[in-house]
Amino acid sequence: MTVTPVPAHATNVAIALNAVIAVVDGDRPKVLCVRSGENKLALPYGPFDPERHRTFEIGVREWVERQTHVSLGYVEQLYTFGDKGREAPAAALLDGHGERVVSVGYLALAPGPADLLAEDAVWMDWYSIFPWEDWRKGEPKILRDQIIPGICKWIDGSSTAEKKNTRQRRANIAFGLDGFGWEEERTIDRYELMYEAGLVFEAWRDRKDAHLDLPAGKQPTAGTMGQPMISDHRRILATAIGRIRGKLKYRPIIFEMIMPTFTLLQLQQTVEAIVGFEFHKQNFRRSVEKSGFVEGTGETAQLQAGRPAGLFQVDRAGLKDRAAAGLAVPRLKRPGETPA
Amino acid sequence: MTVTPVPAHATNVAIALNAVIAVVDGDRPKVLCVRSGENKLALPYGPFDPERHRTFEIGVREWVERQTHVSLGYVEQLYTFGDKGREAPAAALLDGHGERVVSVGYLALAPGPADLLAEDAVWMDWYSIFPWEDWRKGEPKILRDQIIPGICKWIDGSSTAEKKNTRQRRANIAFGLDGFGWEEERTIDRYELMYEAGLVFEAWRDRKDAHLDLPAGKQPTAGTMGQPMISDHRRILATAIGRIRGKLKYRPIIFEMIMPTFTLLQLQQTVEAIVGFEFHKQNFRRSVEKSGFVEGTGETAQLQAGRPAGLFQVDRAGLKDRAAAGLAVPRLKRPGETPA
DNA sequence: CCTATATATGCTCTAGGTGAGCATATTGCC
DNA sequence: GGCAATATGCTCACCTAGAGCATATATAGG
Repeated sequence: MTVTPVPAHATNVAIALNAVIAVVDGDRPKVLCVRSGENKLALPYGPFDPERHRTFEIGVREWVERQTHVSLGYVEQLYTFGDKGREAPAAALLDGHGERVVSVGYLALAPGPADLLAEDAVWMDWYSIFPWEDWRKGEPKILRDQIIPGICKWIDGSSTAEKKNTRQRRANIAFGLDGFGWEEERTIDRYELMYEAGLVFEAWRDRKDAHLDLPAGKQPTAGTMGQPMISDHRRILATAIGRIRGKLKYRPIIFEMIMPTFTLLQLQQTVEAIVGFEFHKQNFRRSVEKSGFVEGTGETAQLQAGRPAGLFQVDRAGLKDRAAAGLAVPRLKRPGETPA
Repeated sequence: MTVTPVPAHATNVAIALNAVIAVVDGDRPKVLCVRSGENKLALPYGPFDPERHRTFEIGVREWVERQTHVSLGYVEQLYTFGDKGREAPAAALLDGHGERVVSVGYLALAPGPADLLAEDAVWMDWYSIFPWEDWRKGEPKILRDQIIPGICKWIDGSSTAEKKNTRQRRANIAFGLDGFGWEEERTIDRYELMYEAGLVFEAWRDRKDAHLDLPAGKQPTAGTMGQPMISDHRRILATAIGRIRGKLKYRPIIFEMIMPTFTLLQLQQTVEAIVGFEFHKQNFRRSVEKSGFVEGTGETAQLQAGRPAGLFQVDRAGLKDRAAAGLAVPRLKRPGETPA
């Protein structure tokens, strides 16, 4: 066996960099978007220029700043999306060459929405794009009323009993059906299932050889199942949300998303905004205090009514130290759930 | 602000696909390598051909099979490595064009080393490449005798007190010094620290403008600190090992690496081989049985001496169901450690 | 057969973490 | 003062994980 050299002709690939820039504004999780042609929603993205950028991260920082006037703090690589056809709908944005575009997605976190935005940039609420992901006020109606029925129909439409089983299992895991728990970090599984089932606008938009057997009048239109986005940007965003929700549990990234000084309720609401459900206040307080990540500043917040809350700040020493742990996030519990 | 189209001229980038194919053979974790020119060690890799490969994964499967005669089961994307200069040492393998090469790394797991290997392919023990990662027989001597002292020297060599602090903190976290615990999944942090400190061969090999102030005679030579690899392949491998070690805790991927039928001791030794330390037998058994991932086949294994062990197999139903959880992996405890 | 050795398996005890809820403390507002 | 709203303290039940003792069942050698 010989090691195959990387041939020079395998170079007609363009690399795009996509950024998911996430913040929490009060109790609303937001992501930085841009309005591209025809007012369509997109993640900020730009080309990777190997001449100018020593690393991907430098590239991302540079043009996000140029395009949106936001300068990034915490940044990590998300995933590299290279499937054929994924970029097709964005082809019009290319210079007309039908070349393959590979996207390297990046995730950035910031402590709050910046004010000085470029004109076409907007902060979008996550849950206007993924309405089924917000359980803070109980199970989202859209889930029970539209999505689950749609998924069930898709399951029933399987060609063989075996495929039906597979679909059922995937749905159970993704949506926490049939005794399985809702796992908030499975955002991408849910989106992909909905895409396959033809429940999101993008599925209909992208189909060419797709096997969506929905009657023409019943195709999802833009907006009914959350704001659609350009190309596969919504998939990238789903990946990012899942990543944040998952990572929260084992790394203290939440403190990249909060102001220098905060009350424990604000911290809790920030976490709740991200994971999409609420939890027990006293227990949250207990776990945060025990974590060693925060320390009280002697001061208290002057709020509206009620006893004033103590102000806290990140205990930088403790934080860097335990770069290990994350915050304890409980499980979402639905009404009649039996413990495993 | 306008969305910048991806320009067609940004295409002089080649994409290489790298694969880390990991198995456990008895109590030895192994990775599939190839011997490239001058007998140097490399991960199997090949070009991504946008004409032929609809997805990266298809590409990886295809040429790994062709190059090594191993067909992959479980596969996931690892990371995309795009730093300038990272591919320089492998430049000789390219067609002479000095173009930028971006590597998309993939991780594959299999239930045991395949027998039918192509001629230049070899199964390498992880710990011959990362000797400091194996704590199964206690703290690795190389760590206390060479690595920690080397790291300390590097810390002391900092130009400012602040930098010194930063280095000290990074070292504490990476190597679990000064009361911090050893976190087995931080393989990449450890490798990168050692690289920066000039403790691995690759650091010396790659340096051009590098600021390694080691006296010429004291530079690490190939092999003293584990087998070096081509290009940044050892970095990719470190990333992969960290990924497996971390993921083990929250997804049941261990069952991708074990034979269809096994004793609980074999399962335990498989996990121990991966995480690099041993744990309490009875507790491991308890947690596995409780997990619902396995079920006994009425049979027992006929072994050498001792009471015969019961044979188990993966409970496919239970596995798919709880696609959620992983196996409980305890923390490594060093002799005089105080609980947090 | 008996014993030593080796492994497997069962069980208990303790410490600590988590879920849930009651109780009390402070504030603004009427 | 009384009420509403929020913050904070505390307890109890349950579960899990770490550690170790005890017992069961095999092989090997006399």
